[in-house]
Amino acid sequence: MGKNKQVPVEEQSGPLMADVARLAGVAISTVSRALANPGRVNEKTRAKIDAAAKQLGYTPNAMARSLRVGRSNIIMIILPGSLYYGVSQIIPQVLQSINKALIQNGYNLMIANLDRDAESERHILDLAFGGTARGAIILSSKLPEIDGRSLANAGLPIVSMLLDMSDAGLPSIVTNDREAVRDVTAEMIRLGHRRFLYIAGPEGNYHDVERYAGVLEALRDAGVPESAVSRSGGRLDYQQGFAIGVHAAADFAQLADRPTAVIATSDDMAISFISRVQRMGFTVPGDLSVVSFDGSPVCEFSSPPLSTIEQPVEEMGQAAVARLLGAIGRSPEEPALRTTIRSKLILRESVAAAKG
Amino acid sequence: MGKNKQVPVEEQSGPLMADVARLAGVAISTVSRALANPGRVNEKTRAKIDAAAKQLGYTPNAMARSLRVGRSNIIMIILPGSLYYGVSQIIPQVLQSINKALIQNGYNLMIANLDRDAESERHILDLAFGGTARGAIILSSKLPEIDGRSLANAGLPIVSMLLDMSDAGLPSIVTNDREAVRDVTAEMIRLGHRRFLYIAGPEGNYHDVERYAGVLEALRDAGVPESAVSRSGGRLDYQQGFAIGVHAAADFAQLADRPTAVIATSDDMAISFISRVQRMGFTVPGDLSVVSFDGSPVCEFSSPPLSTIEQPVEEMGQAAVARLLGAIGRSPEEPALRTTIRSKLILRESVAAAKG
DNA sequence: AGCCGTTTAGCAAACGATTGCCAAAAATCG
DNA sequence: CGATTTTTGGCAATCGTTTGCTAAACGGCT
Repeated sequence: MGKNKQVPVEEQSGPLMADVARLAGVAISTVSRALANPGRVNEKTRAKIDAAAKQLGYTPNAMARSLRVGRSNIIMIILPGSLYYGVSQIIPQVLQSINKALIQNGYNLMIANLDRDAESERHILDLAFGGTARGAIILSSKLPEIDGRSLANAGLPIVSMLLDMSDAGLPSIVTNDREAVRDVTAEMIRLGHRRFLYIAGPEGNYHDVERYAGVLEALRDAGVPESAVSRSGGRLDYQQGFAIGVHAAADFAQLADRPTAVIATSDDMAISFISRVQRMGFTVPGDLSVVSFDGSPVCEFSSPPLSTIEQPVEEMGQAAVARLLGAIGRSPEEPALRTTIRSKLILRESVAAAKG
Repeated sequence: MGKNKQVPVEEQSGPLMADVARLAGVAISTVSRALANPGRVNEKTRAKIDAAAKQLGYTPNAMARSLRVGRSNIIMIILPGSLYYGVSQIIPQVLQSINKALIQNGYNLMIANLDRDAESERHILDLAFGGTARGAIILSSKLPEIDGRSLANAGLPIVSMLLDMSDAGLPSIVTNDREAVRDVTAEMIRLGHRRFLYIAGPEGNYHDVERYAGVLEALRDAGVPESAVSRSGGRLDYQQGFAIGVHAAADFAQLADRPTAVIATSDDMAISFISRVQRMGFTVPGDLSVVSFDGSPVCEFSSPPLSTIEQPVEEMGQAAVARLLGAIGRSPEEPALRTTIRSKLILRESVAAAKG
């Protein structure tokens, strides 16, 4: 019925809510209500509206909606600028699981990269203060701040992943790194190992501090002196994980009283380390046992298959989203500020009993 | 009854353009002009406005702007749902380079995952038709379409990465897979290899078709019969890259006349394959040479160090962005519809001359 | 018929910016 | 100093949706 004199030459923008209303023969406000709040409208008209919308291929304009209601449905994830290999390995999985969880709840995921430069921080803050982002998940990094603006007071819910920032009042999803390292170290002690090499990430890095503390705890618990462990690395960024392993191998060769057990803080360090020491003539696990961090799939197929502490990324992603949406959904009833997800030790052939 | 004055829980709306105008003592339209078009306004007032904006910590509302001007500054990248390990390895780098290039041009990157389910496709199309996305980069996947809507007619500029869709009229950024495989196969023939094993990805997959064609071309060029190459794999998705390699190793063991050269279509296949055949007692490159695809950093440290064809992801990302922004900014002055980036063969110890 | 509870129409004001317009003010120049 | 150019100030419309409001339409029920 009704002649539509409006010739939609403007392919620029698709059908509007008004078009749907016209086709369905209802008021525009009814359409809006039907779409947003199906309960408040008669089933019959709702069906009519749905049909009209589908027929026109109507898609509501997300920005108009966000502008009106004052909040977007975009969550941003802040990735550390330097994607060190270890994290790099798990990033796709993290993104995948976070994105999936978000979409199921009607949110979208936007990427923000936290490079070292001011421009990058400014960009993230623009996203936050400019109303584009509704919340943020920050992966293993500190909060960006510049020009007197800080992400902390952008009024956005924020969740920290991997890095424990609960001290700063930020909900944090972390793994039990320290405990995991302590356990695996204890296991190695049980296997007779008494001299250790610890291959570190960047000096002062949170993960590194935690993990090394785990080693020390295990030693203390077993009455082994702290001097039993040598450290290598700490000068380079995780980004150069392979390079760290190479260096560590050189360090290892220099040691007078050679360790029989090696704890690496990422899989890539362990892999390049093993590759190099094998070339020097050492055998794994004959001469030395190796365990590392991250749980990269490739570990199963290195030679020898590498023991590793798997980060439960999928679970962490889901936990982060759940936490964030909780904060958005206005539950000021904070559960625990810190959520710990247990990582899983996967023992493979790279670890064996100490000789003699 | 009466006014139900729900307490507007901390209305987080920051300073507005009007506030800046008031503080700077100018009109709101002048502020807008100063920020968008610094040339059209007096240097002195511009400075005054900038100062006021900075003092207030003003950040323009991106959605209001986008709504008004009719286009957003969000680019979405559509990732294949099943992140097979090979692509998974390079995804962080892809995202990194694309995001960087986008930000430099004032755009933002949003992630969209193309899972197998209808919900995921619908979601992507909502982004496109709902005006959220201004353009799309699609990674190694076909265009999503459902409910009579297709990404193709969302009116968005689209660039395809890795997958050649220039036939469908889509600007595509691809690598010269075929040529690269042909060259490396030819090299192996030169080294005396005459029996090949090709470890395939999913049957019918674009990359796989191209790469296998490259093998055949090299054989033909050298006058070696096609029967010289056995195929393994093709049943599993890339996602199970390691599993494919494991299977391939089993297949290899069964072959009567064993190949001396192996071409794997991803690094992970090659790695698990090597791991398994070594366990069976074969040596690499003594008994067989292996080359693979992707250029994962880990290849350098596998045993033996693995020859691989490196995908120039950084370059591809930049090219994709350049192409997309070209399409957004300019008229349809299409350069070449297909841009080919050369991949780079990295020869390591896993390849050697054939015995005898 | 009358009453009452649901639904809906129609209107209008937001949300925060951009932009065209015209007149007013200021700066420039001869 | 008058004429001309440049720069601003207001004003108002616009982007597409949400949402509160009133009044009207509708139906079921007694």
